[in-house]
Amino acid sequence: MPELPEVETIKCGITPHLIKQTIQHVIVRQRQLRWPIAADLHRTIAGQTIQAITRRSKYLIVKLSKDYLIIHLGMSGRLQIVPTHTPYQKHDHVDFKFANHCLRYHDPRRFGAIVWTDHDPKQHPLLSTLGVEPLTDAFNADYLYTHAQRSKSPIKNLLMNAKIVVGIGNIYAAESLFLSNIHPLCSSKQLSHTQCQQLVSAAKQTLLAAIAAGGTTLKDFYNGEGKPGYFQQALQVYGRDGQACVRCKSRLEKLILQQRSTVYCPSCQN
DNA sequence: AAATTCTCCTGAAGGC
DNA sequence: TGCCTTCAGGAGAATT
Repeated sequence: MPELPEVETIKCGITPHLIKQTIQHVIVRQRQLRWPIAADLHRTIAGQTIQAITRRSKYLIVKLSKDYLIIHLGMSGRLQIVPTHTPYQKHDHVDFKFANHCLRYHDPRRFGAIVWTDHDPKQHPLLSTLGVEPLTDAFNADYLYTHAQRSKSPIKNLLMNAKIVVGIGNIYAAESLFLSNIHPLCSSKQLSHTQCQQLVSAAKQTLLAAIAAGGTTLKDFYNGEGKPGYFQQALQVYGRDGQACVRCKSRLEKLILQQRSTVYCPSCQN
């Protein structure tokens, strides 16, 4: 399930294969993703050359000669570089064909999206209201503290609110809260500035470690070369409900927040 | 207006 | 073995 580190990993994996490459052909086998893929996508973008691939939040932005593609991998999306004529398999929904290879979009659950736009992607409704990037200086203790003071939500909800800070999904929210000893249900208002500082540091540290490990592979994630990430081995609470806390050996507990399972240590996080 | 719940979808895993 | 149920979850839409 791609979160920010996984998207960053994929971006770095595929970019060298795609930069300055011209799209020869686009094959759409399944249009029904989160939103239907533009019916005339092939006619519109064939012949355009990829200028750059950037990331904003969990979105990949592909800059073409004239237009842009905004790609989101949803829960189970994969982008892989495959040799030309590689037989397609179940859930291989889209192929972008280049002179010597093919970029293939695969997504069993189809929560992802491939959106075409000819405007500045920053102004696109999907991107225009997003909060700060977690790995920039804009995400700092002052910023988090200010928003926490204004919020009525539990801190985990705030941390996962993309209008505040992007890219922190369920896995990394749980890990960051554990690392900073903060209970996921803790009222945002109650957080001290120091705790905000610790949480910001923990989130950055967790995300950077995950990027360095090539992402977290649970069921679905593989990078642009089809290889899994290794960060799941470093997870301390996510998916470890009922097991011993790595720090104090207490039994980890689970609660549901925003319909997301949330594992935490009742002893360390309070 | 902000916060929560619903919804999309499929595959894996567990129960019988 | 195989069918059924349950769970996982990003993020926009709907609802409270």
